[in-house]
Amino acid sequence: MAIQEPTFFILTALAGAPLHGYGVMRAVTELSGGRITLRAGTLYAALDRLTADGLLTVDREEAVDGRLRRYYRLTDDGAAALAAEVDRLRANAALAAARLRRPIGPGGAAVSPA
Amino acid sequence: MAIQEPTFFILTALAGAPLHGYGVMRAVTELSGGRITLRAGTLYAALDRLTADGLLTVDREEAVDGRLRRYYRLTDDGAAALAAEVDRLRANAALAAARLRRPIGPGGAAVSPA
DNA sequence: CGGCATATACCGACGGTCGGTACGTTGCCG
DNA sequence: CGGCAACGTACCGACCGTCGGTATATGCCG
Repeated sequence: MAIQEPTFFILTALAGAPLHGYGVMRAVTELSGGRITLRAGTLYAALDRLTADGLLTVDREEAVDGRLRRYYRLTDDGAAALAAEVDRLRANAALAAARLRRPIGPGGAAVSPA
Repeated sequence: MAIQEPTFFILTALAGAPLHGYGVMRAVTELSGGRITLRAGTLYAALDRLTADGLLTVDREEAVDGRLRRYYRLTDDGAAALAAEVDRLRANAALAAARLRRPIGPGGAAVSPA
């Protein structure tokens, strides 16, 4: 299935620069205009999953006063996946917009069932 | 959570004209260029759910040789929801595209964690 | 010292999709 | 004429990503 919005925003946040988990969380909140607030459970589960999928990789780890900061970075595969997702979003948006504007639009065959 | 792709395509298919379940299934396959094939389980569950949510309504029912055809139609709420979804897709696509093009792009504050 | 921000991590619950199956009719092909 | 695909609706268990909450630890501020 196509990636979902929280995952999409995580990739988008990391497309700017490597960030650690908590930084991703704040970046996503900011990028989405406050619309999306990543839960800790969603965040770290997604980070692990995307890393396992090869879309992310651990850039480096910093220790600041006993607090670990694990920085994640987008891999080439991750950047490609995000670019593909952008294309998909645009195509879907254009498709729906056309159909909203002009009922029984292109793809007429799809509209005459029998 | 934002609606997912299968649900999005069901709304898009119905934005053109009222269709019955099976017609929606074929329209979605066609609209997506064969990329998405709705499962029967997904289709009818989504149809019921969207109807319960007020985004769809039953337009009419036809009986063709003992085969029932239940036509669904987009409500005003459904059309509005789809239009909102289009805006969201476009905004997200633009956001990610900008960040892919120009690392450490706008929203700099989100990028300097500490 | 209590509470909040930082920071990572695990957990059960929930909901949408997947994959399969069921059941009935019609039409094509072997 | 027998089987198989297409049509058409409907239900089921399984899976997976997200949600919401909790745990743990440190530093800063009131």
